[in-house]
Amino acid sequence: MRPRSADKEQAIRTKALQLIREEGLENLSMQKLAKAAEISPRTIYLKYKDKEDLLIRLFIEEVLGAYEAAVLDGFDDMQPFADGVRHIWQNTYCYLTANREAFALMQYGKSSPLLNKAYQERGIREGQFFAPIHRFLTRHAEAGRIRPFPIPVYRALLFAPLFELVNESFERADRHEPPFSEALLGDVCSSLIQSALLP
Amino acid sequence: MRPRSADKEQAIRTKALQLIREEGLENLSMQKLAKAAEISPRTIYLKYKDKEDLLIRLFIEEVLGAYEAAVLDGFDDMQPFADGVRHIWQNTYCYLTANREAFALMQYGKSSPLLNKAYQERGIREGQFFAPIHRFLTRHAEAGRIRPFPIPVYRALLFAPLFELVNESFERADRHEPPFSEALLGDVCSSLIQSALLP
DNA sequence: AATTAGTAAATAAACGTTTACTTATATTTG
DNA sequence: CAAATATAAGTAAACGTTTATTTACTAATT
Repeated sequence: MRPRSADKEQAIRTKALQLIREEGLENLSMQKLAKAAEISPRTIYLKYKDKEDLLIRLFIEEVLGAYEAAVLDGFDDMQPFADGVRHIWQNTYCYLTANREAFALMQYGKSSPLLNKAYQERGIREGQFFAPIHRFLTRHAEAGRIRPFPIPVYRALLFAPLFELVNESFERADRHEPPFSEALLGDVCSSLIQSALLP
Repeated sequence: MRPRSADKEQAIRTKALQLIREEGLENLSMQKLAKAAEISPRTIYLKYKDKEDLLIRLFIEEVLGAYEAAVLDGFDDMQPFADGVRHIWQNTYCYLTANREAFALMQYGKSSPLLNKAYQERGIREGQFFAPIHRFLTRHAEAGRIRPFPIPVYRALLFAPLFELVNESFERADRHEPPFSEALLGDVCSSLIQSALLP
């Protein structure tokens, strides 16, 4: 039997992310994607059940999977609070600014009902996504070192600004402005750490 | 001559927002919208040049316009820093949790190239959007009361968590969980104010 | 009577997906 | 150890449907 060439599968994913970032999820069509990946439309259907399956797997496997790995790289849930938060900030900022296509699809995850549903189902079913960060926050909360908030509130407080800064840094780059300095990002991160710590 | 009935225009906007929130921007079609608004497709084209024009004006006029008005309601750029930030938090949280359709389209504004472009063009051309908040932050920064950050950084630090909390509160409502208490939201807001203030 | 609001039905183009076919290779066979 | 075969990968072209938009018409009000 004939083996499948792995580069076609990768071409589909890479070009899909590229098209989504450039033209938007709402303008991605299977025929456009096939043309961009230089394959027949049928070939996509050899690897994905339908468009929905493609988008969900692209989102979960290609984007969220790689993002999670990058963010948690070298992270240890036993770290001191400030060190751990700074570690995640560093990883996240580096990964996202270097992977704009992934960031674009992640933003759609907050809008599109399809991706949003996929994200929530994965979050509930596996319960594993970012589990180390969950443990890290729970541990420091129980030790009385940080204000006792629900986990989603820590996420909002400590990490929502980071996403906004990533987005802003893309826009600065588009306008050919200099990037945020490491010192500035460090200052914002420190401010947030301070705001979460109990006196 | 025959006068146009204003309720058809409003039906188009209301149903469009409803459909976008329920099924996503990528699944909104002109024919679906016409059927939902109980009019002929042609009628939409009497009021909007094309689909793009409809979406952009829906976003800018219907959503961002009303949002800006709600957020700035009663806000005074001469307020003390903590009061002003708390005021905006209160306005924003109340408006967005009561207008889920508007929030959904605003989220698309961060993903969709079409809406994103419209947003940035308006931001640059008019330079007026949220000008009072801009003045408010600049004034307190120049007086040396808060850390000297660029404006977009303040936006990230002070308001990105608020959006995340609004989103989270919709998800809690969907899961029939109790809403965030006013005290909790107040605590988070105070933490952020603290993190921006210079010692 | 003049003019614009509004409609039903049609348009061509693009859509997701499938059919009918060809190509390439791992394994079996001579 | 080749040649034959089986099988899945891959393609080109088509399927019926839905898309955005328009044409040709009717309705209502000044």
